[in-house]
Amino acid sequence: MSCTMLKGFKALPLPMSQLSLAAVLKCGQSFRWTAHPLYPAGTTSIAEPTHEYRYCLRDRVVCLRQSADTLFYRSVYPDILNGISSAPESSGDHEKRDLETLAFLRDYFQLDIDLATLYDYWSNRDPVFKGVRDRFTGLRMLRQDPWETIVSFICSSNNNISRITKMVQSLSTHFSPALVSISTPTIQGATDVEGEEDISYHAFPPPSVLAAPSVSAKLRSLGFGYRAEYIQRTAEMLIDEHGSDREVQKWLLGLRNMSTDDARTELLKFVGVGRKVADCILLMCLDKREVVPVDTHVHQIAMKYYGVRGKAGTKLPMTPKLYDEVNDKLANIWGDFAGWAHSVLFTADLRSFSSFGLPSPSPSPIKEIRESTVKLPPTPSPSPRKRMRRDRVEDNLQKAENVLSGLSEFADVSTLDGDMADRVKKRRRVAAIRRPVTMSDLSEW
DNA sequence: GCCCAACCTCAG
DNA sequence: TGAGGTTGGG
Repeated sequence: MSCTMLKGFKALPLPMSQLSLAAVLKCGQSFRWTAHPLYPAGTTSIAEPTHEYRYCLRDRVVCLRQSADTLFYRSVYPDILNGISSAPESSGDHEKRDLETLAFLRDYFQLDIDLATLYDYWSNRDPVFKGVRDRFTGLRMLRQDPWETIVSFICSSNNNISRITKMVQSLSTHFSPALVSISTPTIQGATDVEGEEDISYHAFPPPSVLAAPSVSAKLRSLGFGYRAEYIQRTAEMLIDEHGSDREVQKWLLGLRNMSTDDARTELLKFVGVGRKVADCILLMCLDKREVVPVDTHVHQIAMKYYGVRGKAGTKLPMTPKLYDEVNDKLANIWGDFAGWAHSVLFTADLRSFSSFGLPSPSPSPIKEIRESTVKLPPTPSPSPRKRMRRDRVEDNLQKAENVLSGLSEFADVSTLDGDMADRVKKRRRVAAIRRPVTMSDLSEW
C-alpha cells in the first residue's frame, strides 16, 4: 500500500481476528459511523483498507482505516482548535490528542478483551457457534456512550438498521451544531474526478437539548413516529432528575457499577424502554456482557437449535416469562460473555449489510442452517463449493443435536438441580483473557 | 400477573 | 401486511 494514502494516520497493530471494522460498525450496535470507499468497488485486495470510517465525538472526528493486520487512525479538529485563530499548535499538542484518541479507541472497542480466545471458548461449548464463526471474525461489542445508546435503541423498536441510522443521523444534524467539515477521501484510481466533497460532522445532541418540549413535534416531522415523544420525555426525565448534562452523564456511567438487575430496573423507568431495549443498552454501553437481548428472531433460533419452548417457524407472544427462558438458556450455553456471542450470531445476520455498499456476509449462515434442517429438494448439480458448505452445515447440526440431547459434556445445565448447576457453571466460567494494547503499540506511520 | 390492540413508517 | 417493541387499558 502506498505511504501517501495513510499520511497523517497513526498505526496500531491489530489483527482482523480481534476487530473487523466493517462488521462491527455496521451490524446494528452503533448508528452514527459513516463509511467512505477508498477505491472503486471491487478493485482492491482485502489486505488493504477499503473504506475510511468516521465518527464525530464532542470535540473531534475520529477517522479509521483497517488493513489485514493494522488499525490506522487519526482525528480531525475544528479550526478554532487547530491554531488558525490563535498560536500555532505545537507538536506536543498533536501528541496529546493522538494519545487521547488512542485512549478512546481502546475503551470504545474494548481492545483489552481478547476476542480470539472468546471465539475458541464459544466454539468449544457450542457447535452451532463453531459452524458460523469463520464467516464473522472480529465481531465484538462496543462500549458506547450511554445517552446515545439509550436514544438509538428507543428508535429501534419496530424498526430496521437502515431507518434507525437515518433517524440517529438526522437527530445529530438537527439538534447539534456542525463541529467540523471534512472532505471525503480521494478515491484512488477513480476514472472521473468527482466524488470529493465536504461533509459536515455533528456530535450527538446532549439530553438538555432533546428535553425541550418543542422537540417531540420536530421529531415527528422528521419521521420518528411514536418514538418522538419517547425520546423527548426520556430526555426530560433525566434532566429533571439530575439537573444538567454533566450530572446526567455521571449518573448514567454510574449504572456500570450496579448489578445487572438494578441497572435494568433503572432503565425500564424510561419511556420507550422495555425489556428488550433495556437489555440492548445494558450490553452495549453498561458492561453487562452476559445479557442476551431477546427479539422474535433470537427466539426463533433459540427454539430451533437450543431447545427453547415453542414451535420453530411459528410465533409465540413474547411474554416476560418466555423472554427469561430464552435469555437464561443462551446465557448458560455461552457463559459470562453470552451477549458478545449473541452479537456474532444474531446482529451479524442482517441483510442491512448490503445497504452500506459493504461486502455482504451473505449467504447468511443462520438462514443457511435454518434452511438445511428442512428437507432440501434435490438440487440440480450443486457447485462443489456449495456442496461442501451444506455438508459442513449438516455436520454442525449433528453436533448441535448431540448437545441438545445431552450427549455432549457441554449439555445444558438448566436441568440440573440448583447447587449442581451452580458448581458446573462456576467451573465453566471463563476468566476474561486480557491482551492489553499498550502505549508501546503506538507507532508513527 | 397476563393479554392485546394501537402506534409511525417503510419494505416486501 | 408485518417488522429486531412498548404502552396503556382490560
